[in-house]
Amino acid sequence: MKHSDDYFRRLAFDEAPTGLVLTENRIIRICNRRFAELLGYHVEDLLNQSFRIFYGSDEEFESIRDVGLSKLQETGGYTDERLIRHRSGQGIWCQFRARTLNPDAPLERVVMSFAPINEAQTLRLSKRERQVLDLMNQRLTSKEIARRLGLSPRTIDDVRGRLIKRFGLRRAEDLLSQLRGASH
Amino acid sequence: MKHSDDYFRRLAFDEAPTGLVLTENRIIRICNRRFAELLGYHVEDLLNQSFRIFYGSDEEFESIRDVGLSKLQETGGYTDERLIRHRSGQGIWCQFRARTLNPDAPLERVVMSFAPINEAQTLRLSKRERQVLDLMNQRLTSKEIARRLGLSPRTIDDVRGRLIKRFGLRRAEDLLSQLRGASH
DNA sequence: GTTTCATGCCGTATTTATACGGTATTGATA
DNA sequence: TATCAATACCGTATAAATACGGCATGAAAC
Repeated sequence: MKHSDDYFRRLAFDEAPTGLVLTENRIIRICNRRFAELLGYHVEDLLNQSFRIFYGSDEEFESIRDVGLSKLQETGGYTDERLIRHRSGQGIWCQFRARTLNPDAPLERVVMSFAPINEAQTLRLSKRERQVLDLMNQRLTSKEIARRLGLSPRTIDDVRGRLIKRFGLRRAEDLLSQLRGASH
Repeated sequence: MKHSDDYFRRLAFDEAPTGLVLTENRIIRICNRRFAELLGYHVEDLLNQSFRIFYGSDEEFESIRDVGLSKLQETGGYTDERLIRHRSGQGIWCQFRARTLNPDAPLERVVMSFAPINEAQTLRLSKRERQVLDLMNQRLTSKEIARRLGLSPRTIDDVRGRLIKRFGLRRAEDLLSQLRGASH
């Protein structure tokens, strides 16, 4: 069976692993299932509702508006970690991302994504570990990586050793073959 | 001007702040602009292409398939940090999330999201900081928070003090008013 | 066969987050 | 006015990540 682009787009949007919502001047125009779930609603409950319903007071609703506004104007995007509250009262920490469709009128149309922060994540890499793995992925040796990062080759071996121990591998290379999400 | 749900859904999907892609047995059926951009392509280049094009060899393409497969079967979802490679050769670390539409045939239909990890993020909270802020958000005092977490009240004050210093605030409360993404 | 690379094990040092103690001050509130 | 909450500043202690050094081994490359 062959499906249309629209069919697949609708599927992808609704079943996306992150909460997605588009607002016009803080009014929800569309959101997906995951977003509604995160807050304890159904999608139909939220369409054409103001974001005001998520806040306890007008003041709170007003003051939150300006958080990240300048970033939206300058770069078109904004991201932080924030605490949303499920209808049941439970707090949920989310990686929050916003993108404005018009930086000159930042709140006119905004697409936001909310992804729960997974505390119990097995795979958590530090900045240094990501740097080293990136360069390992480019087939550089420890010595070359060290030069690039201005460190001792010994330190790169430390990072490799740490990864090997932490993830129970034989070679640091083995981690890369799990992490290459897309590469040529 | 009044627009249809489909219009808004299309806008939200295409302009989402995270890369989104739906695959059927690892064939791309739909993806958004951000996803194509992350890899250096245009959306039209990618439609109905196999994910194979992102990998250097058949072996790599095959071996990556099984990463997270069991998690997809068990829970319907999988997330990790992975390194994607832009067409230009630049490596980009992404927070990767996958959700299968059918856990019994995990790869039949999968929606994936790719969000670049922002190394230079100003706001980075530790697990403990998130726990304390969550409970502060519930109007608990340091003493009450300490009891909940099985810690000394003194330690909660430490966390508050750290946040105040790090973010240049007068009161730890001030951070919360910036982080309440949605609460009642 | 010698060099190179990755790994493994020995050590030291610094920084940061966490956790705790005491004490003092301010501001709200009972 | 007395109490409590939050803050500020003094201290100590541990654990983990980072960074570096030396040295030994095994495997692959030249």
